[in-house]
Amino acid sequence: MRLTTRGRYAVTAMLDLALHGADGPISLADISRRQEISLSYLEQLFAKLRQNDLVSSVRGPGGGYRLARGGELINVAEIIDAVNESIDATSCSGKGNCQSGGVCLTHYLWDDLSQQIHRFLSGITLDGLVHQQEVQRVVLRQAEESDSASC
Amino acid sequence: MRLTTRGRYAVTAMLDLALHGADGPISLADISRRQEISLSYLEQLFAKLRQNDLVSSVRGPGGGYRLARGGELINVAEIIDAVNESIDATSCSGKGNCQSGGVCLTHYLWDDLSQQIHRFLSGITLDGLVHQQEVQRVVLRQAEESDSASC
DNA sequence: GTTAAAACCTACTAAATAAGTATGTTATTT
DNA sequence: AAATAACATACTTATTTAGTAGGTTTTAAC
Repeated sequence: MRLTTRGRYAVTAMLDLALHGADGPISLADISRRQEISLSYLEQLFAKLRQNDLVSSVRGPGGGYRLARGGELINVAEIIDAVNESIDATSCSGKGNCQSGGVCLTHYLWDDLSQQIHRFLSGITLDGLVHQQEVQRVVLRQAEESDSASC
Repeated sequence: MRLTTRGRYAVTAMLDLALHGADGPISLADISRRQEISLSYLEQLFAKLRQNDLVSSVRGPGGGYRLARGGELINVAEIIDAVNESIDATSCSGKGNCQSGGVCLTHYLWDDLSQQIHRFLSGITLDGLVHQQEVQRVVLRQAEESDSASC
């Protein structure tokens, strides 16, 4: 199983969209500034997010990205899937050929674990995150930081 | 979060010990053969397992490893921890300094996820695995394979 | 219509980590 | 004394991630 910066960045960026995208598209430059993620890297991630119909884009000045559907219809598991981080914890990617054609001793353990994780992450929507107190606190802090930066 | 071959190998090897270690220590050479894991790699893993008091060793001919306690007292989470695969899914290793000293937007999400995974894996003991039907089936298959190999 | 902002695209590089190999030394039983 | 197996360390290779560089295309605004 892999869960690294890539998946975390993708979820963070999507959450940023959910938080700030209410009136009009958000540019990757904005997200890059607020979330401290390299612009080029964001571009790569958003290419995948777009391919997977999680965001739609508007080109040209004033353009950017918006969520392809409401934040209550997008869950964290599909974001991570989109950027190619498999949540699967088995070594055989669920195929069951981990030891000489058959399953290895611990295949079912990792399979169960994968399902647990997937269930947990599918149950969390962007809207769900937006409404969490802890997230709101971070949003406020980020707003202050950008204020002081502009002085 | 990392969950790769290292952690999987460690759990598989420990389960092999739980399955075959009833009367006397098991050599890494045996485990290597049955579970198709390189001997040298097993030695590295068992160094860590020993440091973490999960196995005890007997040197010399006829020697090998045995579980340091009963299989009902060893859970999967501690095995994975022992071989240095952190189950933590945050980028800051739980420290909460992921964005300019504070927590990042998704810190609590990954923190929750880490706890979920840890709870799941701590709930599974070696004994629990030993008694699973699916595991028993694999054990039978491995026994057949070693029979046909010795002909 | 020019300019500038932004998406979009592709290839490359560097760093980190995992996986595996090699080559021993030491303890202990037979 | 010989063989077995733990114990130890250093090294190599492969893979993956993270990030960079250098473009092109589209389109709104001036």
